[in-house]
Amino acid sequence: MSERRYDPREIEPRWQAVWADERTWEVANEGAPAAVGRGASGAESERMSSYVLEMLPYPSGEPHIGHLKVYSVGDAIAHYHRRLGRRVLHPMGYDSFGLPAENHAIKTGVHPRASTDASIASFQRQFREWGISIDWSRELATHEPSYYRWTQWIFLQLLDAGLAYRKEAAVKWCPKDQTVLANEQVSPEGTCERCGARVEVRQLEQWFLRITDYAERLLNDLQEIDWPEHVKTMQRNWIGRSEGAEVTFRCEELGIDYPVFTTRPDTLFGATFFVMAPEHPDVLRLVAGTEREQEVREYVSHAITASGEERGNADKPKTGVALGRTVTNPVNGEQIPMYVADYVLMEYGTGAIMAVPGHDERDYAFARAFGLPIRRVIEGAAPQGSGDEHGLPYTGDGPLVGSNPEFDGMGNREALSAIVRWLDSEGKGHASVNYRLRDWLISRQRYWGCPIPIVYCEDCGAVPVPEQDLPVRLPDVEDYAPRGRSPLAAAEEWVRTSCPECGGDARRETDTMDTFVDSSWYFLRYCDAANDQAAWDPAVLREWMPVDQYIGGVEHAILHLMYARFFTKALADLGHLDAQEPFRALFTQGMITKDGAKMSKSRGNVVSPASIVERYGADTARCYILFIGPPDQDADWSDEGMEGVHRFLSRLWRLADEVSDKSGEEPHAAPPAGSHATLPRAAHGPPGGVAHAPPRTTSAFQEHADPPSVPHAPTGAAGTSAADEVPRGKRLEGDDLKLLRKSHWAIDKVSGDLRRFAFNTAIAAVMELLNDCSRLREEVSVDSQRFALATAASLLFPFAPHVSAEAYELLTGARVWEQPWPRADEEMLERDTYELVCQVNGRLRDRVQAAVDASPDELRALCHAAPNVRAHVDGKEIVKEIVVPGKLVNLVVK
RNA sequence: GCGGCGGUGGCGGAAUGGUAGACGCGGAGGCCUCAAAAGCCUCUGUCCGCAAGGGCGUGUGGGUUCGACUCCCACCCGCCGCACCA
Repeated sequence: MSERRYDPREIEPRWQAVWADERTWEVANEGAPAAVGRGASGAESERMSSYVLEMLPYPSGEPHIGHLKVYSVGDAIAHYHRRLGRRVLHPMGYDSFGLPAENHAIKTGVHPRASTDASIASFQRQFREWGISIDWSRELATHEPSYYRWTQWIFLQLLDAGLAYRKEAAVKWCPKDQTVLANEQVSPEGTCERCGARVEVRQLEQWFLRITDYAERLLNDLQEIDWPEHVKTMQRNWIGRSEGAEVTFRCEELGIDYPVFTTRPDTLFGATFFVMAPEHPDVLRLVAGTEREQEVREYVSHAITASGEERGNADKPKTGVALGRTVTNPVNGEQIPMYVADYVLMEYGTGAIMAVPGHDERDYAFARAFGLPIRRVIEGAAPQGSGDEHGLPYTGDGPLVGSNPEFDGMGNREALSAIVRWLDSEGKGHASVNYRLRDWLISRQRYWGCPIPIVYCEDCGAVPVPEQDLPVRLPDVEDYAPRGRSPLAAAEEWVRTSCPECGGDARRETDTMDTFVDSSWYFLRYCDAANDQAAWDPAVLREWMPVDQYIGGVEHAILHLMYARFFTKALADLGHLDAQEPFRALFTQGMITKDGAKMSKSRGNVVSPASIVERYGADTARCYILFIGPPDQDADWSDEGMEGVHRFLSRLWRLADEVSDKSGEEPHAAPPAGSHATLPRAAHGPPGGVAHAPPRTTSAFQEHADPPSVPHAPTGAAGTSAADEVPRGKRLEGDDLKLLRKSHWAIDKVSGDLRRFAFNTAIAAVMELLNDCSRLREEVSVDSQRFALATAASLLFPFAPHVSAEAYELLTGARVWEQPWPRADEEMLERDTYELVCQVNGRLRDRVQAAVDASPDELRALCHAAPNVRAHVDGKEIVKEIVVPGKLVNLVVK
């Protein structure tokens, strides 16, 4: 017995050095797919290139366990695709602008660039130690001028296309971070998503991107992509498309038309009042000089400043103030009173609504509070316990009543279209669609971000920085703390510039961009990362885009994924790429928890990847994180579970070591390092696919790829039982065959599991194979063992690359990553006999061996003959017999 | 409230409508050893039984089916997202 032990600390760096020295995972653009040896074989490799991408990390401190998980998942996929014969683009970068580095700078005075670079170095080191197969030649960081130069270029492209604009707006302002927030960065409770401070409202000039122009396409194209349904649903909800009508209500006294959006034009006859949002610009104008002015003013200022917590809660009592004016209901000429109330939002629709208390819960509550009339215009009653004695408010369908002879009696859905048609013909309204999605506010009053390439000139206004002057470099400043304006404003020398148009004095924009802008296009840059003439060459993008498999956390289901889709569509419209969608398929991985809770420093339950890798090796850490459970679900970390995986990898190594000893070969030398001679792509096995490369010194192994002769099914199968079916003297060969079959079973199982991201069951299958190797190692030939173990190593390579490469080399002398993915031999998957399940009344009563080709009659007879079946059937009447060949026989008795 | 996901041994989890609990952890017993570590072997849902075998078991209650963790209906619980969006 060998005294050598599995030592990841020795094995892992050695293979990492090979991959680094030989630049194994680099792919060139414009590669010749013909260089791939195998490939045409199998439906899976019809696409010759593949772009596998995990969401880029935000480099802060050290990588955490979540990073280990995403990159373990992504790397498994990347390896699998490669071994199917595809050229795989698998790059890495850093989303390196952002608030945490800046906040750290405010606290410590350390330049964000310094802390960010330090963190990036730590990420780089650990990714290498994990053995992730990254094409390092394409590495990027969004804070580097060579990257953000093009972020600025994209901004100018959008500006040019009218997709970026500047406007003064009531914006969400975080008083603690001293910056504007996007709507998406405000929690439902009205607090800053990042720091938790209560968000305020301010009026500021801000840059917006017109994502709402793309609402319809962002919604429709979700159908085209292979994303988890729940992510698509979240995006659909976020876009929030509503069909309805825009209807004009006229204030006769002032001669102003007020359009409103409604999804229920069928209830127009039930409108008994009209409500405007406090932010509506006309509210104060409507009451100016009237006795209502004071009261309205107070209400409006209160509503606007108190927005966060007090507003937004549907359960709180409705408040509002009458404006003392009326508008005309266009369908019946009725004068209805106008109100201002905070339950109406300025950002949605037109900032004003028609109120139909009989058929809308919110309007009903308001009408009740203010003693306004409630009118029924649709027949039907609210569900038990939710309405008043008249069954109102009723929000369901039904025939129209009390509306107009023309529409009364008509089903409300039908009436809806009829009324819209009528409005349209009268010029009082038209069909309309509204979205919940808002334009994307990208201005941030912060230092550590991409400068917005705009200068302000007294004469020319906002002028884009000419393309040849990009990048607008981020200057160094002394003080990072925002004081109500961007820290950049203090860099006076940088701010002062000349106007590109007139040459006069001008000042630079001092806001920086939301970091989501940086990460909305990085996947494009990877394709052509070294290009210093353009953001990318569209021809190169055609080769790689869209990303075939994107992998990341669900927390980005809305923002990042929506913005990236928007950028892709906008840039495609501008002719810079062909793809309409950036990510063909998406996989969202679940969180790793510890003791059922999210890992956090304050809880003190953080498991650090570095310490695990140090102790057990990267293979164990990666393999365990994939074995722990379905990767799209949350999973709880357990140190004991990891020990189990470590034992498994040790056993693989030990058995491989043992077998390589047994075959009497000279000990294998460490793999040659430093040779750039062969690229792995060129070294793929012969077409047609022998499962593994021949070993260096013996050819017996190769013969096993063709299975040894399969014993015949015993004659008279119907009558045989397990004991006598194995031919005499074939015992040994039987075990060899069993192990070979198990190997092919594992190939089939792991291949299928990889396609569906079921890494946990894939690893379990390799464990089963290895258990058989271990159990049968005294009974089978060395060649059989070697084949089975090499298969195990080959299948495990995507999850535990170092030990798999090591074991494979010990066994075969070849490099596992240069081998095509093994293919299961159909014949080896088929068996001559199987265990027939015998049921009586659907309950398992016995199992007997049956020949695969036994007829239903034979199977029935087998089942009847089974002793325990007889015991349950005797003396009873057989009502029915179900025979499922290959599975079972079920006898139904009475 | 709306939408989505989930509920299976002591634990993590397996199961194209066809043997529930693969694989791993934990536990029990044994082998090896002077002893230990490591490794190896056997058992391990639960109840009855010496055993053979049987009863009960996938959140709850119904249903479809020869047969349901799986499909349908109605609930309960947990998690996630959205939420005064007219």
